Amino acid sequence: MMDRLRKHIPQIGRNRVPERPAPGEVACEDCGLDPMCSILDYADEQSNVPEGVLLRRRHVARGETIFLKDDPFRSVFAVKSGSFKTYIPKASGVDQVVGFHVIGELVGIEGLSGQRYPYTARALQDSSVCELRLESLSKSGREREELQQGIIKMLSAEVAFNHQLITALIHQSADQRLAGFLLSLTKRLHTRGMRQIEFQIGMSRSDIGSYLGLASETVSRVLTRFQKQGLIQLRHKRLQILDADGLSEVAEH
Amino acid sequence: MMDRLRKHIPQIGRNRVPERPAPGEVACEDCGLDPMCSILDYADEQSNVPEGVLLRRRHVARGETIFLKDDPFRSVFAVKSGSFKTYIPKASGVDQVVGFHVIGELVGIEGLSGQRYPYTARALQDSSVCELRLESLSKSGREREELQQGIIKMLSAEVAFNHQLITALIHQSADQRLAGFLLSLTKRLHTRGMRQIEFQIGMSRSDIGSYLGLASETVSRVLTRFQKQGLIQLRHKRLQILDADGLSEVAEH
DNA sequence: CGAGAGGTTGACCCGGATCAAAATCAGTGG
DNA sequence: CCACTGATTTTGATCCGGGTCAACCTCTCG
Repeated sequence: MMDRLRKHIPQIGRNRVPERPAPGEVACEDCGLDPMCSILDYADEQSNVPEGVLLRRRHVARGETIFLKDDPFRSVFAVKSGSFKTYIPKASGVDQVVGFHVIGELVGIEGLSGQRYPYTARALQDSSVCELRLESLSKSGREREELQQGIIKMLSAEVAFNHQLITALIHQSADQRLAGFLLSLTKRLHTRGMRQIEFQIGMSRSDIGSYLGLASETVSRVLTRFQKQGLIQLRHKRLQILDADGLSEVAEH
Repeated sequence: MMDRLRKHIPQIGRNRVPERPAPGEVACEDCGLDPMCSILDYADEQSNVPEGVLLRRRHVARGETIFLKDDPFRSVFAVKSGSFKTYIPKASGVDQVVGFHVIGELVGIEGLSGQRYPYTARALQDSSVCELRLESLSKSGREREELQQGIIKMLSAEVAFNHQLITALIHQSADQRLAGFLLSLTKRLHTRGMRQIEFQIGMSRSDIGSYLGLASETVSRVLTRFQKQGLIQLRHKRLQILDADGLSEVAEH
């Protein structure tokens, strides 16, 4: 497989992607931006898409932001390696985490509706991203239409995901939420081609709590209990799912 | 103003819309489907859009459904009059309400992602809808592109709305949720051109509870307390906001 | 007018928030 | 490499919002 973005960014050719992705990095065909990349790839052959629309593999250091809440919308990002949290900064101290984005997932599509990003995106660990500059796309043509098609797919997937999240948050206990959260994380990593049993969770207990609507103390308590029950292994920030079926059991009922 | 849908449905011409919308019905230019209608209108002048794409003002009796969960996706609907609830039927008895749709709002866009509707839509009162048959649209062309643009706008607005809903549900008390819910309802009705102070809420206490993640008893208690505090007037299913500022106060803090 | 669904009100109880303190971790500079 | 420091995590104790159960009331509609 070849990196579909390479040709669009001749100036960083020295970073060209090997046949296999670097360890810890998502392969292009497992990446959420791939449908778009394919289209642009095709488009490029027709010389209809300007260079520089896609910027590949920008490195983002842990703690760095790729955009702030209310920044004017420019691009959608795909997480190539590492992970991000998106959150709404609150004057009252504690930020509201609205999402976690792992390898292969997209950040920032929500900025499409208004002109601005509705949240800040910050790297939870040293990461890298691909950037799709939607603003500089050609204004019409077949490839644009296909891109729109792709965006619609992504957006409606997002809507479906949020619906599930809402019903989960409303009716589930702390145990259920956390079990579901862990399963969702591993499942998402798995569909992106990450097959390791053990992986880094970059987020803090309070991040998870904010996201799931729980106090950080509760997150801590439940996680240690899960560990005692032999469902997970948790050392420092390394998490390992020991008994996925057991977790499903907890999440279901 | 003229009804933009009329010309597409000559066979129901006897139902033609008067200059002013019927009482209790949203005006076309206040309707969520209007951006799409305008485009199709324009397209029609160029004779590019097939007849029968838009079906105007189908009547839906109270309790009737316009589609069921897992039905194959065909159309997006706009509520012309009345209101709908969307919900996921649960084998365990109590359905999960995922949304309320009042005059001028859209129902069913979420079906775009998969091939199927992710929920059932049922009329809370005697209502009428416009139907946009997305499946039978022409496969390419300028008007299709503009339609996609419109869909993207609607979807990302939906995403933004859900984000807000999520953070609300997570961090807010029963009082806050209900105050916010009432304000949101009136605000939405207002932007659709409904300026009456008093209006019908077709939904039951348990519907509201399901939607907001509260027991129906709690909904009842809080609403009667709001009434005692002079914030609202509530007789049977007629609701009147007496003190919007007071409600905002409750919702904020 | 009667029956059944939906709404109100009261009593009780539990999950998880909150407050507090100890323990552990992650940087930082010497 | 280690000690120091602030941040994060863990653990314990207490408290309260809202869920649950139950009885009663009130509409709605056949």
